[in-house]
Amino acid sequence: MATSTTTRDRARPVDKHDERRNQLAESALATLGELGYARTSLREIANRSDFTHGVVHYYFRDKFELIVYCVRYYKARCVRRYDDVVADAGTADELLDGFAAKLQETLREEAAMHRLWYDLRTQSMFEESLREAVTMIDRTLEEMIWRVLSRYAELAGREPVTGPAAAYGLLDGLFQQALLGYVAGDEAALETLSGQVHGLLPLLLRP
Amino acid sequence: MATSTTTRDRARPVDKHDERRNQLAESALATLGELGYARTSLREIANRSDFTHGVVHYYFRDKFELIVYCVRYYKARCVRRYDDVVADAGTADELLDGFAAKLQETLREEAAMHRLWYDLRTQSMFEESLREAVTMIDRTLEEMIWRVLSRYAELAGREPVTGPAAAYGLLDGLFQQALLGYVAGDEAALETLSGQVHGLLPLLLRP
DNA sequence: GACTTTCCTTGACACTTGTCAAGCAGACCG
DNA sequence: CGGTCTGCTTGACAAGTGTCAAGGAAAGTC
Repeated sequence: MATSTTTRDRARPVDKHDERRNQLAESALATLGELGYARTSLREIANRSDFTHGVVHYYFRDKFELIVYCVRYYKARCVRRYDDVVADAGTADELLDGFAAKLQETLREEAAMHRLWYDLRTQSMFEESLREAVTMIDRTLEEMIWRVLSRYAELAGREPVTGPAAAYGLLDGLFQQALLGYVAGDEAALETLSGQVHGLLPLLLRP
Repeated sequence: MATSTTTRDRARPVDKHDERRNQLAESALATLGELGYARTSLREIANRSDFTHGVVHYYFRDKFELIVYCVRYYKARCVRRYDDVVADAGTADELLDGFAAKLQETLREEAAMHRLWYDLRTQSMFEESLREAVTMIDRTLEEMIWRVLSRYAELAGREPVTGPAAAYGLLDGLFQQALLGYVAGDEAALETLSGQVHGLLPLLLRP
């Protein structure tokens, strides 16, 4: 991100507006990740940033617009996380190892963001207005997982037994369980997750 | 705390106090299932019941005590849901069919309760005070799933390839995905779930 | 009957929330 | 220099929140 915000930048004035929005989204995401959707107020977001609560309302019409903007902003940041692993792996086992390691890394370093994601996804079951954004991200994640699995199958010279949806559901279940444990302080969740993924993926290939 | 005073004196077999608490929990659960944890206030719970908002505070010290009581009350109601299926099945295929059918039934008839469960479980990642109750239920659900899977393996004369935790994580992932779709209006999620479960369980048995 | 305990209603409190309007500082433009 | 526009601060508003206390109603006890 371009942190050299001051003056020098002869770029379009339009960008400045968007840049502020992104800064606010960044702040908001940090707060949301820490407190969760329910307990996060606009004032709290402002307090934990360098802005006042009026600014938030200046850049976003209402709370909902801010949240949805954040969700989309977040998605753009995380959706290609496993692409390198897929591209770099030369064998099926290598891919599996890389994928599991990346999952661990995600769990360790992005726990707050991911519990927020699960929070928002769950909220979308109650708040219809969140549904569209959530569905979109969910589909993107599903495709991300599918890229991993189908490449894994390819490297193994075999075929997946499941479709993209089931594959995503299964892995997401394991990850969510691990996240729950990890957030609760169970460090072993990292290893458990890796083991489970190493166990699962081979099962998803037709013999 | 000591609000139950000296319950010893009259030794009424059925404590009227507890009965009211259960009625309130029932009302609260209905409201929570509809609105979600974040948007449910004590007054809203009272409004949607035959009680006034003061009564809630008379029977529960604070909001948190009510929520936790509800969570436990809910658990007691749903945790033996698959026991009949396990007991009645004579073959592995029969068990699989019965289990999938019961999952569908759960999805169809208890969607509100389950989205509430996922809501609370996610909240527990932010609110430590919810964690104990949630962990307890999660373990109970894991055991429930394990009873199904291990009996399934037994009937098939084979061994499960996963432990209880992984099995629960996988199935929970599929169920949650189906719930998300179903709540959003996708009726096909019922069939999809059944198909996925029919596909998954055989994979979980050692060849 | 009167008295006590239990149950519930009502209204209030202190506080937080989203929202918005009035106004101010500074840049930009003539 | 004055004027205008953008970005931001501040303070206010109404609505909603959890909590609680004072007191009435009902039921049970003597």
